[in-house]
Amino acid sequence: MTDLSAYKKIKGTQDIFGKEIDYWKYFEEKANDFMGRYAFNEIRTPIMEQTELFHRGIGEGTDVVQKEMYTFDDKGGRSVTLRPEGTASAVRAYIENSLMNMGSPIKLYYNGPMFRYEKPQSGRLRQFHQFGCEIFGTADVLADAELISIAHNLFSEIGLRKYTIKINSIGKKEERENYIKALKDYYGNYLSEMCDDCKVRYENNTMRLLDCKIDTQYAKNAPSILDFLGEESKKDFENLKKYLDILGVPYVVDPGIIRGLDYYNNTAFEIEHELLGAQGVIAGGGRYDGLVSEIGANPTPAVGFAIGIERVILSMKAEGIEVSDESPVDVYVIFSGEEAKKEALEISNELRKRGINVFMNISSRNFSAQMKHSNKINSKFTAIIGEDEVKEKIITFKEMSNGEQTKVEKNWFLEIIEEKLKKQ
RNA sequence: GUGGCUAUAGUUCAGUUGGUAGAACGUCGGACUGUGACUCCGAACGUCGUGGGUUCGAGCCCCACUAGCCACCCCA
Repeated sequence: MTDLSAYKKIKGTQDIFGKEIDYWKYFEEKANDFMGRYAFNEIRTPIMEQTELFHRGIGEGTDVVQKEMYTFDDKGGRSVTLRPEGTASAVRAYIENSLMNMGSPIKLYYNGPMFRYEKPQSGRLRQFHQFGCEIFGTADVLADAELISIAHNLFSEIGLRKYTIKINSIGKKEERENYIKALKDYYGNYLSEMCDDCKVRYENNTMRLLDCKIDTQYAKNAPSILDFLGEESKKDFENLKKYLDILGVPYVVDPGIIRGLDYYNNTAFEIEHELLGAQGVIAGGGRYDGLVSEIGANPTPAVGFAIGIERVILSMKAEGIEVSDESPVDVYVIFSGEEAKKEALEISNELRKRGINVFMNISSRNFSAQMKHSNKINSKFTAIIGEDEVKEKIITFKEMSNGEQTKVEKNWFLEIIEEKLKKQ
């Protein structure tokens, strides 16, 4: 090998190809198909937005906004940010295009890259991909239940088994404020004995005190958000559980589920995979009734969730789920000689017209090398066209799995190979 | 942002108390008569992550940087 280029991919980014891309195709195809069954429509928004949208939508105080955004000024001096998540853009698009006119409730899904400046580790990249769903225009928890069941059914459809759906309600704003007050009262007694992170959490992110990994003993007797819910929130949460039961969605109630972004209220949920380690949350979401008005339109209730595609693929691998080749080669066409080349071109063309995947030799190599390549890329059949074949008006083809070789008249070749492929 | 571990051929790794690099697989070619996967033979490919330092001498020791992995923080 000659000198390798000095260019390397940017930290926390990934080239996706080969066997890896098969997993992506598998997930994306299943997911797209799946959304159709629930009558969702796809939306594609820009991967960058005005910075202000995210400040407003995600919350000034969040880690995402404070330290994780890719923000820069464009040549016109406008502050632009690579989207760190999909919901803010979806809400912006919903408002900007008056999608409510299409008949509420509106159900949208998206799939694309997100950017967060974080320290990479397994299941966490700086450019990562989310598949997300949003429902605008209904406050009924039927929508929440539909979303959770979508996530569950999609995961089981792709073969995942070892995950847990955790649900919670974080209540309305006032309920949550009361709860945080109570939490502060409770944790205030122990603060001096707790870890440094917890001291910071106490001030900025009080509910996160519950899932500290060091000072676990205090969480047991801490007040629960569920005791602070008002009548309406309580009823909603009860209904959510009821609907999930009817839909056969397994879940556990976990009062420790707190969504990190400011816009959430009431329903919060996470799906955690058992085999993934620290970054095990493969999907997360909840209700965000306040966000649409926050961004400047009439108050509109909304719910959504996002799936981390990289993490789902890690889960699939951890569970040993196999996926097939993205573009398997049905027939590899090899030839030798000028006349044979002409026939190879014609035959390849005909095969492709019939929907057969063909790799025709396109380099100047001898039979042996061509056959080797055919084997290397795992083709099912190799069609051989040499001088003898041209003379006798036949085509020789070889079944690569067992080495069986057959000669057929040219006219019959297409039919026969089509039949053979069907049987596989 | 904090902490720990790591960095040698395309890949996985070996390299003994510091004396200027090796294996396997892969790639390419040959034995093979127009025919791969098996077997045998041969070849190409590395300024040992980058930059400094210690030393007569560094892949091996020290420092910095970069990148990767793992955990924390946080999140998908």
